[in-house]
Amino acid sequence: MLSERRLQVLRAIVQDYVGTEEPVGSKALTERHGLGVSPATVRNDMAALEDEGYIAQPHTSAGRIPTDKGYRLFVDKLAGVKPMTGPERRAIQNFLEGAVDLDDVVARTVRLLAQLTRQVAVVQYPSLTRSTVRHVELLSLAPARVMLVLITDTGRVEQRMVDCPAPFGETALADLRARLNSRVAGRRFTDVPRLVEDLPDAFEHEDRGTVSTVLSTLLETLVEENEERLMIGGTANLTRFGHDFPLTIRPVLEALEEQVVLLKLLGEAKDPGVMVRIGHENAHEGLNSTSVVSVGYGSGGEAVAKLGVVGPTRMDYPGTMGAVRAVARYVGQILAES
Amino acid sequence: MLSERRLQVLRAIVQDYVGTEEPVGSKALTERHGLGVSPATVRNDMAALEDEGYIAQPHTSAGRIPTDKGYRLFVDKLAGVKPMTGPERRAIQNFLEGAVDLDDVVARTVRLLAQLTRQVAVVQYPSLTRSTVRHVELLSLAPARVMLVLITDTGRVEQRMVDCPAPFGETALADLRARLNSRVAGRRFTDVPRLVEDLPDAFEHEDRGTVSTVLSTLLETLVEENEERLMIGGTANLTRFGHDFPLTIRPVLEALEEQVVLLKLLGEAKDPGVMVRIGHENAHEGLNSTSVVSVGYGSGGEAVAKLGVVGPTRMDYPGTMGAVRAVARYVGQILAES
DNA sequence: GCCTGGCACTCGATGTGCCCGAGTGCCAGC
DNA sequence: GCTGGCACTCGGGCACATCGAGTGCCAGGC
Repeated sequence: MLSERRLQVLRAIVQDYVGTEEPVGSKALTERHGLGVSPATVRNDMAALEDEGYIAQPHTSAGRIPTDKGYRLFVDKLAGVKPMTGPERRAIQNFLEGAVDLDDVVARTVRLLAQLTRQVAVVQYPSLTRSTVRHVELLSLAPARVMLVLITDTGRVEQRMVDCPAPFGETALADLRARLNSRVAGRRFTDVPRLVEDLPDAFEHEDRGTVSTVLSTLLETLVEENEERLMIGGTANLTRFGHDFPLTIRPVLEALEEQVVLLKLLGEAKDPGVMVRIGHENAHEGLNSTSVVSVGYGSGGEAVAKLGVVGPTRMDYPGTMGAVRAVARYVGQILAES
Repeated sequence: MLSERRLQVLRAIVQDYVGTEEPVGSKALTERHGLGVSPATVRNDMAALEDEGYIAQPHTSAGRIPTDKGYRLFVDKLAGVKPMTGPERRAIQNFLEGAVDLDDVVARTVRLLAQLTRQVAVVQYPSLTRSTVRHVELLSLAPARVMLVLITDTGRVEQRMVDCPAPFGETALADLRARLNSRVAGRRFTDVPRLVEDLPDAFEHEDRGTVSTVLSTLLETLVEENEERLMIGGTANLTRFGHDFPLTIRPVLEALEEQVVLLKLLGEAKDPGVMVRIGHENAHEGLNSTSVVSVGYGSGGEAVAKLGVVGPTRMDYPGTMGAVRAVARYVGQILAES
């Protein structure tokens, strides 16, 4: 177990390194932080911290920098979440309130998060599987062509074309629309399959094929995992990384383009509250020198999607966590209102 | 006027520089291209080309690189558009055909374009103002709350919430829906305002306020320029630029995040056919060292939106132009089918 | 037992001088 | 108008010396 002072030293190292981006030595530490001991003592502590794997030396004759393990300890034990100030909160609220539709909400959230944290922001669209149905609309575009429009309580809209096996009259369509909505409106998406399975039975024989086709398209839309969309912004902030660019920035940009990777990453957060994944804790190789801070957001008590930021492991964790948490909270409010 | 051989020299310089990324000297030129004259002669030609501003020397004792003006001449007079090969065409078609909806079409197009050109791809969503209305749907969510859903012939869907000044019955809503669609379905967006202006007159006095509100929301949706959305991909390709990263890549990433800038840029293309904007021809400062190759695409004869790529001025223009043109063509086809 | 000052050592960063060679401009001659 | 020759320029790369921040270790003191 590390002594209290050694934890202080680790905290100081993390804070200094995050601020200066340069390895921090024993002398600078004692000067900038009132540790009350001499550099030599700190050196001993640093040696111990290095033995335990919390810090490392980039070069023999240089200061120390935190390792992923060091950051982990810092985040878990040594630092809290820095709450947003009043003006910041108001700015967030103002910025999000002007949104006209869901796309706009997401776009604004991304911009906001990128600006607040000065890092890359990632916002997932509200998940279909965790939403409820607001309305299902059916439009006849041609005798045997129907457009299916699905509207969720979070304002998300999905549409699909359906080619019917047989012509389908307006009255039958109206009938189907009414029955469908009375069954599924207000229900959770996961319950829909169960709720509509016997629906074809209520129709004339010649229409059953079409009804089944429409329903299966609807179900497809619901389960389609790859419809988990997301929006990314603030990639220009990546250029603030280190000075060893090409090697650092490229794999990150590549990882960001792999939406599947990102979705998986965000999906990993299980418990409520802010999740932090540091460096090698990220499964994807391209993100081994970055940290991901994410949290769920939603209109009610439950999360319908995730949002977060991706930045260098050397980041201001308390501040970033505070910003991410605050933005998630306000986005949830906005969604609840619409 | 430049002699034929000097044009050949310029072409050779552009081709070599694009290939090697290094300033090209007189000796290398005579060796790699069968110009049939000695290096000394080429030097004279190069001096002349430099006087005219087509090429420049980064350092006194280095080879020459093309200037923006040089690339311009190359694109206009010295190079054609390199058509895609058969297999490439088939690959494009296959890749685009699996798309399930408009978002998917756009997303796939971006990925495709980025891969083909190995540059940053930008695809604009089909413009509202240049599309026609397929259907307008009105949904009553609460007595005085209506959701307006607008569906275009290109498959794009926009929705807005409307807070009505007075409760609005289901029958009145159905009436409005029917009247609205009979007037605007199949018409161009630009004609809509004219077509609906007298619509409130057909309703009972107490409903007119609501009808007007709905209509003005509809019109708002149509004109809202900022609803011109676009999707970007392949930013990782920026890392292939030069080696002088931070300064080169950052302004580009910043410019790409400014969607307004990009939209303006794409909008500049007036005539049909591929547009090329080279270096300083781009109004935006951050893009001064990049070239933009763009073209309109659409389901019919007319362009409903633009797509293109952003890359270093040192790019393979014929190949890039060919890829952009081919992709635009196939996307147009896909849209026409849906 | 823990902290401290002192000391020798390491090694990356920085600066200097030097050489090399690719590439140039110019000129006289064919 | 093309060509070979020649003197010149200048950036890149290498070797070398210097500098200093930072370290590990040790003996002494509270």
